[in-house]
Amino acid sequence: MPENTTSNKKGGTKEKILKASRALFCEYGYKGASVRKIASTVGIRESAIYNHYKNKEEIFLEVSKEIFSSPFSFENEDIRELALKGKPFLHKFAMQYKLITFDKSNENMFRLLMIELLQNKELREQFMSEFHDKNVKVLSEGFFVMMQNNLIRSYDPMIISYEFLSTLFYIRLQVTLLRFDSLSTNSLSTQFEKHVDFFWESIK
Amino acid sequence: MPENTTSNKKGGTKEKILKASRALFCEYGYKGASVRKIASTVGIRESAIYNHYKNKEEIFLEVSKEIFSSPFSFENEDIRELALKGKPFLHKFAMQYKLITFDKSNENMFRLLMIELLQNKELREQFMSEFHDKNVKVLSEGFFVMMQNNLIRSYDPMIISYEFLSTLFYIRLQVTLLRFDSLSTNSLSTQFEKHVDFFWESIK
DNA sequence: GTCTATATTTGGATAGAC
DNA sequence: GTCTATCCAAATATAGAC
Repeated sequence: MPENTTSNKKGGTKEKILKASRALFCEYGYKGASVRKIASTVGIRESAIYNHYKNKEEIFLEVSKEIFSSPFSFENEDIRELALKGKPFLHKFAMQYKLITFDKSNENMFRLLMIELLQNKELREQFMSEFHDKNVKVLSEGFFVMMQNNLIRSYDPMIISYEFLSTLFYIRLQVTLLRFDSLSTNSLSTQFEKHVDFFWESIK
Repeated sequence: MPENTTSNKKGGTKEKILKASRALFCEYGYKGASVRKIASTVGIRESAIYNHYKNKEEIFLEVSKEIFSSPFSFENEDIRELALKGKPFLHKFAMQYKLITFDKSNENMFRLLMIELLQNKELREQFMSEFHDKNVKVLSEGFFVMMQNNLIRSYDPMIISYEFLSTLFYIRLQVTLLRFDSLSTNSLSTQFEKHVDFFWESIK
């Protein structure tokens, strides 16, 4: 069902609308980004928007889909394998988290998530499942393996995972806030590594 | 300079406006809470609002002042005294944090803070200084004392503080999100205590 | 101090010519 | 597909009668 000949191509108007919307939503949130602004950013009239999207909501849904599509490639790997090595498992996880934190595209989506977190129930639920539950699950598996192999002290894997994850999230939030104001993140640049070091000393 | 005879009293219209505004701002944020809604909640016309406040912004400023006025009574106490006992210091800190997390008034203000965090630069700065720097400072002092007295292993006090604080914040955020949707926080009710237990085992 | 009336702006959305 | 024109609703804010 081709809506129009260029809708999926780079130069297509639909693509331009999406791009402009993404930028504006990530900066001002849903309410703050008006159809007016989107249209003027693209360089077309508001009415032209509606040839490509039913309404503002539909644009937002397409943009917000990207929030949880970050390629956190951990599940593809063999968790068990890496967990047997102990610290490298934590390091790998933290470095992927760091990568996403500083990746411009993921950073924007994280902003949007934070802006809408308390205004959008669906995003809240996705936040809980995708940002929390999913990560706790992966980490728990790793910690469980480490315990089985006496690499770390015995403790509830869920608790350890919660502890490990919460700090990663907090660093990410701080980085995002600083970068939003174009402030330096120098003091936080090695925080992920420091976290891994401290944490490993804590549990080994 | 009495603006009017009842402005500061409970039954005063100004007080009613403030109360309604507080509730609406904490639920819908600055943009989402309209002067219309505030007026209708109070039971007066919009124009009457302007007899008490210059504009919407002024109301918001008065409400948002309360965000960082939570009576975190730690500074009044002798940190050194408590830190010498080790774990009780952490426990006390975490329990105060928990109290604030579950306190209805503080919960509302925290909501507002989260909603506006990425839309209001001043709140972002205050968040960094009041929610982060200030707490890291208090904790660092405590950890430093503990190290001096060989109660815990030697490590950068700032790092330890960061680690300890980040989890508290994360729990608070989760609790706030769950309660926003009227969901049960049972699974998190003892998370603060678990955090203290885990953490103390980590550093002692 | 509150009300009615009104000004003004902004935002989402549609109809119909081109 | 885009434009002009237009509509409608919502929101902030002011003026002036009571």
